[in-house]
Amino acid sequence: MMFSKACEYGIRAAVYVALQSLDGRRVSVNEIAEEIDSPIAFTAKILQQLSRSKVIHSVKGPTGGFELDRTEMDTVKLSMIVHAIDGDDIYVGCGLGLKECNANQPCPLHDKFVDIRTDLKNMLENTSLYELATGLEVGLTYLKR
Amino acid sequence: MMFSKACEYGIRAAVYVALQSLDGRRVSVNEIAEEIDSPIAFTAKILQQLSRSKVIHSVKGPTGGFELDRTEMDTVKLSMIVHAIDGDDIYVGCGLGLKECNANQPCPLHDKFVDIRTDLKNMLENTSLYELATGLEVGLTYLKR
DNA sequence: CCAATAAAGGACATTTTTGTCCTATTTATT
DNA sequence: AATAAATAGGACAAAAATGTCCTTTATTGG
Ligand code: FES
Ligand code: FES
Repeated sequence: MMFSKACEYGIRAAVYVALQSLDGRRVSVNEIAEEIDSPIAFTAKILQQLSRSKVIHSVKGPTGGFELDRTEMDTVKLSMIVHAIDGDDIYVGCGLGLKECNANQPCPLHDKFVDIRTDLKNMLENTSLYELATGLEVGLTYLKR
Repeated sequence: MMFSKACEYGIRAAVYVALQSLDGRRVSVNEIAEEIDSPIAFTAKILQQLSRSKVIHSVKGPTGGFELDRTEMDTVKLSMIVHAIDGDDIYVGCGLGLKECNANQPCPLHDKFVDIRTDLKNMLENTSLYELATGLEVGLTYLKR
């Protein structure tokens, strides 16, 4: 509703990869799609994007799969995933669909919209995969239901 | 980026109707589409929806068009437009795409997401068409660019 | 080297959203 | 009553997002 389906799957997938990487487990597309309840082939495409944009790391061949090392879990923020998949609409777009958001010729909703967008942006930039994975680890949160 | 295109057009259209109604002018689909820079026929559909959901009032026949009386400009909030066009995803949907947002089995982003969604919801529920139209009236804001 | 395994990627299919066109209905004016 | 102007609405078209299938490439282990 705020992110595309692709982006939702991307975040869920990345969090799952982070979670399993905490245990040193490398995971396959099939396992990921199963665990986050997403369409396999579509999820594979998204994982490719995340891999290309260095959000997660991929390894080909037997024993291959997706992983993320511990330090990256702290540096990879949600904003990177959203940016990799949905682009920068969330950062530069006008809430009412004008060509671009421009404070000098604002749309009627600009001021109110920018406040919310700034909060969202800050949230995305300050939330790491590690933070999200730890909630899952202790069983407080869920990636499917 | 947060609302559908239909919803963006809907809000812009409704604000324009409100603005013109302040001068007692009833406006046609063609004028609206011209002034908010939107596709005519598509805008007509959206105006139908808004009319059906009582956000604006429509009058058929010669001298007909869309209008909104002064008291309605205060009571009609953005939330009504968004609800009429995009439904209640914004209210009940999970940010990571789980079936529904459920605080008892939250997704990893739930707490952070709910904060932002609540702000957005409040903003939509507290912003009237009158408020948006007045900014336009004095030339501070724009509906196209 | 060979076979098996897993991601990468291209081509295609389906669904949803966005957008167009044409006809029907309502109503003001003459 | 006839005409014309306007919205209502149905049917269709195009584009974008979502989703599938199959082939290629890299890598491991025997
Ligand atoms: S101009 Fe519309 S949100 Fe800034
Ligand atoms: S459960 Fe995901 S936002 Fe509430």
